[in-house]
Amino acid sequence: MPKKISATESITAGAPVRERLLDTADRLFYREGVRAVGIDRVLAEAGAAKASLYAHFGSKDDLVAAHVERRAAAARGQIEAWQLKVPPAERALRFFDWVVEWTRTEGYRGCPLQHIVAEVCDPQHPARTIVAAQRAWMQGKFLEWSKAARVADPRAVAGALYVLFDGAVVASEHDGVRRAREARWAAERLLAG
Amino acid sequence: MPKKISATESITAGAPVRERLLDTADRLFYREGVRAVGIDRVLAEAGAAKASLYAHFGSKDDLVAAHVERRAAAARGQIEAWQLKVPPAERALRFFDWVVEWTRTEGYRGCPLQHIVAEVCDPQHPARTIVAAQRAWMQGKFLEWSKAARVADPRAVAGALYVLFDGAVVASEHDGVRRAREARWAAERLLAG
DNA sequence: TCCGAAATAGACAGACCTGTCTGTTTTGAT
DNA sequence: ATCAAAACAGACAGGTCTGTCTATTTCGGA
Repeated sequence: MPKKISATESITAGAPVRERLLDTADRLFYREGVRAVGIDRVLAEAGAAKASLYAHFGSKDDLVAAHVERRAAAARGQIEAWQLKVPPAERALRFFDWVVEWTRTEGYRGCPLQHIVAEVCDPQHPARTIVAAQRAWMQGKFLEWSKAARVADPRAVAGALYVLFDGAVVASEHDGVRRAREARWAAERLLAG
Repeated sequence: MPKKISATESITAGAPVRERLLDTADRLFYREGVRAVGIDRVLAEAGAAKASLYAHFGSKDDLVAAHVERRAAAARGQIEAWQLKVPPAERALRFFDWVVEWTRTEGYRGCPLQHIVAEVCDPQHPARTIVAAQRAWMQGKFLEWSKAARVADPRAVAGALYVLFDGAVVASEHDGVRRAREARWAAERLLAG
C-alpha cells in the first residue's frame, strides 16, 4: 500500500525529510509568525517525526535561523540574477520594479527579516545575526548602485534608497502595492535631482 | 505596616489598578512583544490580581488592543501638539525632525503598530483595526502637509512621505538614528523639486 | 539476505499559557 | 461604624509549548 499523502504535505512529499521540514517551517513561519507556529504544527504538516527535526536542526531557534537564512539567500540570489539583466546605471531605480513585483506576489505579508526583529527581542538570537548580515549586504548593493547611477552624493542616496526600500516593504504589507509604487516614484526623483 | 512596593512596580505603584495594569502591559509588550509576555508577568510587575485584569479588560487580546490604542493616541497627541509649533508649509519636512527625536529615545525598538502586524497575523484582531485606523489618520496628515507645502503633486508626495516615514521607523530599529536622518534628507529633496 | 543508518510513532517531563472560580482583605461612602 | 464594591491571593482546569527518550519500522547497499 502506498504511503499516505495528506493534503497539507503534498507539495514536498517524498523529498528528504530535512527539506520537507524546512519547506514546511519556512511556509508556516512566514505566514503566521515564528512564535505562533509550534514544532508540532511543522511536524504534522511536514509528515515528519520529532526526532528528525531535532536530529537535523538541534532546536526550534536553529530551525527559525535556517528559515531566515533560506529567505535571505533566496533574496540575494534573486537580486544578483535580476541585476545581470539591468545596466549598472539603471539598477538603483529599477530595483524598485523588483520590489513592486515582490509585494504583488500572492500571500505577500511583508519582509520575514523585519518580522524576526519584531518577534524575537533577543539580539543574540541566531536568526538576528543573519538579519544583520543581510542588511550589511543590502547596504553594499545600494551604495554600488548609487555610485553607478552617478549621483552627486552616492552615500546619502544609498541611505535614502535603503529607507525607501524598508518603507516600501512594510508599508505594502499594510496598504498594498501602491506603497511600493510610491517608493519607486520617490526613488526616481532622488536619482534624477 | 505600609504596603510593600517592589522595585519593578515602583513607577506607578499606588495608582488605580487599571492604570497600573495598562502601564505595565504597555511597557512589557513594547519591549518584548505581545506574544512573548504572558499575563502572569504583567500581573506580577503591576502588583495586581488576575481577577482585576479580567474585570477591566476582558481578555488578553483586549489588553493588547488597549496597549495599541494608547500608543496610537499618544502619537496623535504628540503630532497634533508638535504641529502647532510649525508653520503649515514646513510641516511635511519638519515632521521628520519629530521622527528623528523619536528614534533617538532610550529603549526605542521600532513602531509598536508595525510590530503588532508582524506578531498577530489575524486581520480581525481588535488591535489590528486600531492600526488600520491610525494609518488612515496618518495618511490624511501627510496629504494635508503636502498640500500646505505647495508641491506639484501633493498626493504622490504624501504617499512617498508615508513610505519614507515607515522606512525611517523600521530602518532605525535595525540600524539606528542615521536612517531617520537619511529619511529627512530624502524628504527634503522630494519637497524641494 | 542481512545490517546499519535513518526515519517514524508517540509517550513523557516540565514549563508556561489563558481564563475561571472561590474566598479574603481592603477601601471608601454613608 | 457599617456595608457594598473593588482588589487581592491563589488554586485550578485544560491546553500548548519545547525537548528527550524509547521502541519500532523503513530502506539501501554489501
